[in-house]
Amino acid sequence: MNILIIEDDKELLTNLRRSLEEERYRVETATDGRTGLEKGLSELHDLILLDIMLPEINGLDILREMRADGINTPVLMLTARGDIQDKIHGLDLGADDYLAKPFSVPELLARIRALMRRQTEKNPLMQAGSIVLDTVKRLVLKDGEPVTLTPKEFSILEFLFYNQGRAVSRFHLAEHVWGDEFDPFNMSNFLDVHIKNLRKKIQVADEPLIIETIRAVGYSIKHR
Amino acid sequence: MNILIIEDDKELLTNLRRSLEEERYRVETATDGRTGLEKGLSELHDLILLDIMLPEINGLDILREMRADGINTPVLMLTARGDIQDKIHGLDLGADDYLAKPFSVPELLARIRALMRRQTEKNPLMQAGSIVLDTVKRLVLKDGEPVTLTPKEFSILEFLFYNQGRAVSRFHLAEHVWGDEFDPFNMSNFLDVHIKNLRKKIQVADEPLIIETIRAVGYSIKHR
DNA sequence: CGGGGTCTTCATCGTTTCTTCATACTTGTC
DNA sequence: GACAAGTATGAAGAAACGATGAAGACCCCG
Repeated sequence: MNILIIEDDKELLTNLRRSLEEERYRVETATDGRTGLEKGLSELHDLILLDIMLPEINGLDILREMRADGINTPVLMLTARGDIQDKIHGLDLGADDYLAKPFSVPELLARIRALMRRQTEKNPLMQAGSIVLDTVKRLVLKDGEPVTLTPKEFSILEFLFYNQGRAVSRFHLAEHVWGDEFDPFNMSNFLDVHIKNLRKKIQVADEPLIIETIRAVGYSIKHR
Repeated sequence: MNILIIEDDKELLTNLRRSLEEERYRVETATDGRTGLEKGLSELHDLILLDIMLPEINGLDILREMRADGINTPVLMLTARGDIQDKIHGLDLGADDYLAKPFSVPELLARIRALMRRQTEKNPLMQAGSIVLDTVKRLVLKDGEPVTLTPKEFSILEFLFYNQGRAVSRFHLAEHVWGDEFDPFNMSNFLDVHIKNLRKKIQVADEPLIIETIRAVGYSIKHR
């Protein structure tokens, strides 16, 4: 799980990073609006913590830009206490929740978990070609017929779908599917093998490849 | 349990969502009458929280439209204090209960539980294959013949039925059945044993499996 | 205190699933 | 067109997972 924190208070930032890393989230940071927006637009995150008062570009504008760019990553806004107007405005722009400063770390962690949960339950159907994936039923359909996937296969496909339209690096993919057990120094080709087996199960012969190979990067499922 | 909240006060909305999600309800929201009505008509919910004063279409009209459309989902109206006329009018139109603002969260939760209870008592039968479960009589029938389940077995089966169609994780299942006593670090296989015994009692030999195993996740009862 | 039913623990088994490895194929580069 | 790096493939042993039967712990009732 990757979290991007955009926050200019360096002390708070360090604390957040520490707490989140302890919970085994991977954390990326930006301390001003410009780099924050850049990182938000260019990389894959599972959640963005966004301060509103920021140098260069403020949080609300960052949010607007990102949503306009089709980035649907959940955003948790951090607001100064009592900026009710900001809260409302932020929710209108597509923020998913807000948290008033000062807040406690357990509270933040609870919110993060709630957002993640909501995210996977909100939009349980994903589709490409004649393949449909239902995250809630944990079911994959090929032309309407159920296909039996193993847990790893399902998890890989789910993550590719979750990032549909983007190239997902082998590193990110492996990290997501294997979590703690992921060993970046293991040079075996277990991922390729799973992709092979997945394709064998879900590919319809005369349709374009569902899981495309992006050489030297990873894999990708295109929008259709 | 899906709850749809139609409420234009964004702050209240966020609070409600949070409280309900903490209680493990799944929440959907709308902040104006038009989208509220759309969601109410198009999707299945187990309960609708409906504000009366709303932009575009007011709550009473939404209720009227939905009932006219044959949607019988229970509706809990949220009224400004003292709008007695609204209350009466709402109940005439088929609302199931009302709650005057401002209200406390525990009060709301109590009302929700009451409505849900009333609802399952109205229609207490759940079915899969030749198994019928009656939540009120606490009775399970197999081909019309009563089957004797132990309390734990009943509770497991009930929860699986309650989430019929979804993959229920072993974790959620255990958490629900054992409540506080549930120890996530207990690595014994008591759950598997109960499932085995349950299957032995309810499975009809030549029918498809009623309780399916979702490897690495948990169990599931499919709709039939 | 005893006895029935119920719940949990344990050891073991059979499958499914995962990983590894050897080898073959693709793609881009010089 | 040859080379290297990256990716695909089939097969096989290893590991993980869930299913099972049986035994002991527990609990409530009289």
